[in-house]
Amino acid sequence: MSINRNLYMEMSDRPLTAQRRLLLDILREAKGHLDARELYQRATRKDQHISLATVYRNLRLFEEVGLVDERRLDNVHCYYELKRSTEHYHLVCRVCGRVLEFESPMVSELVDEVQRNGDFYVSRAVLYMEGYCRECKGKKQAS
Amino acid sequence: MSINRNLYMEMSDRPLTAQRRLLLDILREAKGHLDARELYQRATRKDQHISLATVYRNLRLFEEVGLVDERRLDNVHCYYELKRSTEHYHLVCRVCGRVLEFESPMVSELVDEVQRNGDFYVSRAVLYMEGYCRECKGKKQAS
DNA sequence: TTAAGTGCAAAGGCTTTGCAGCATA
DNA sequence: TATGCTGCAAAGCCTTTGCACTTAA
Repeated sequence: MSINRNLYMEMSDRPLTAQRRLLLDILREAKGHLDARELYQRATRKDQHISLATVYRNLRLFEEVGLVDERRLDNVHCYYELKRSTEHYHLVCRVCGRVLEFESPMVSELVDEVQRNGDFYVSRAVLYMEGYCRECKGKKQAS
Repeated sequence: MSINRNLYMEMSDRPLTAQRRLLLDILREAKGHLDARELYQRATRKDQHISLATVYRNLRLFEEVGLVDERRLDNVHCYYELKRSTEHYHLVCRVCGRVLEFESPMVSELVDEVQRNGDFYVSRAVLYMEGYCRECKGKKQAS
């Protein structure tokens, strides 16, 4: 992400409230992979009165204006991160929960392949992989 | 699926209750893509006293013994289908909700690629695509 | 008799919504 | 004043769980 990318300018004509600025700052610093509650807890450290509803409402807004990507990386939570220029996907460790990223041109090739016969137009590919990170591979075999 | 595949034999040593038989029969007839509530509603037609808890408990059991796959095809529901011999993935129409299927060797190639550098062992790839089916493409442009 | 399964209702966990108050234009 | 945002609490939705009853070995 370019260092001076001005997120605050990108919210269409919606006002930039203190809460929104705070949430965007946290998302930027976190560099991805926050769920709503974690974002809420971090926000609470700087604004004790911010509410979880505000977090959810603004995450929805950020997503609608294209500032944030929502990703479901397990069966429970959605994770949020600032949208970036390059598409990437996630690897989630079943042991420690760590989230790694990967990029691959094969994903868009796969989308192309799916679209080739014309039966389906793909607007979004949802993809992540579960498994074991380098540090947790051993633990897996131990258990 | 082979015509006479005997699902009932595949439940380890767990007893085959009437409820379990009913749920498996419905899953077999439906040929996939039922969520828990739909499965429950169909079951209720044949057994008015079956409970939603029983549906959930047995879906969990079926999954654990490898009889059923659980797939989350949107941000809300899990869908269940009998496990089949060939891996396949889903296309979900954003307009009509129809679920199409596709197969591609590229998915396992992608998994191989991810694993190649040894930083992550993949145990499961979660993949589906959202978009517009043939019938709904026009509606999309109209709106 | 004992372990497992079921039905019912309640609770859990995440997310959304109704509403009154507040802020900004 | 009027529109939109926020906080709070309540509700929604899907899923799981506690408990008593039932069933089968």
